[in-house]
Amino acid sequence: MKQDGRLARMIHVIVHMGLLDGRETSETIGRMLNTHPVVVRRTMGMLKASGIVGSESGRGGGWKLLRTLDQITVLDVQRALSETSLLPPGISGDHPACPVERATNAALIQAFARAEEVLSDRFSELSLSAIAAAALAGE
Amino acid sequence: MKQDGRLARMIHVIVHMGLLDGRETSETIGRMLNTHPVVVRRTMGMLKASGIVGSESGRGGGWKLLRTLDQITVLDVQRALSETSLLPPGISGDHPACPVERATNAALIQAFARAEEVLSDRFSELSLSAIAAAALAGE
DNA sequence: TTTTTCGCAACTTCAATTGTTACAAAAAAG
DNA sequence: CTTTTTTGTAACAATTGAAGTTGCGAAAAA
Repeated sequence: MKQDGRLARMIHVIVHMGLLDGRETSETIGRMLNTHPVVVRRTMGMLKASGIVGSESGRGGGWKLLRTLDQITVLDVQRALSETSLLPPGISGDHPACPVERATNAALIQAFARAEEVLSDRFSELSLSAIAAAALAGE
Repeated sequence: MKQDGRLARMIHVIVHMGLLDGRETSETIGRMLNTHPVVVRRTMGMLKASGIVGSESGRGGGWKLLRTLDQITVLDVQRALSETSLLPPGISGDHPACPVERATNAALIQAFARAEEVLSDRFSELSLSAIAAAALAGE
């Protein structure tokens, strides 16, 4: 499948919006991401459902942050974009009753769950204001 | 993209072969995994290139383990199947010069690298004999 | 009423694994 | 030497999920 770049793209957008502190239209954001405005609406819609951004129709409308950057973590954005596991272990379901398959899947699931915990912990302590600061510092 | 189930499938196969300690044809393994023999050859070929299994053509041929289960780790199998990163961070490349995009990508890459380290460490200490033992214990 | 903008449905495109067909090569059996 | 079994490989269709695109409706301001 094509790689999922939504997390990186949405963080990029939110940090820009936080730094500019203004409204942006899907058209403007689309140019920022080199993509189609409809893709922007589709993805930003998920952030809206999680209360990270709001939108307004009509002239003068667009997207607006509902929180400041230090009130948004990478984990917030990630959760808004995906209901499923962050790291799918890629288990097999060829013979559900086979004890070897079961033990294999269990071992993989457990290993991925540990790694996911590390990733989630890091994401939860990484605020978008920290990324904004790093960008301004020119790292 | 479609989910990659090769790691789980190959571990499944190797554990079975280690427990039976015999040769298996692609046909037999294909039935074990509910898949086509050509898919088996394709994937097992990667394990062969890494020296985990060997193969012989012709009548009476097939696939054979070149190491015992306690000499094969999940990491060995994973590395045999993929040259690329275990956990691709899904960065964006829309505006390579934008400092916000760069800071975002850097933060994600670092976070995923930490998680990958945890996963690799676990995989390196998880031998296929441990999975075999768990399967026999009926967990 | 016109213009701007989000919202949404219905495609096409794209990348990666999986599945399938066909055929060559090797090795044992007869 | 021919037949049978089995790997090896090339080529292509099927599948899955994200990304891109088109078209139209709804809302809100000018």
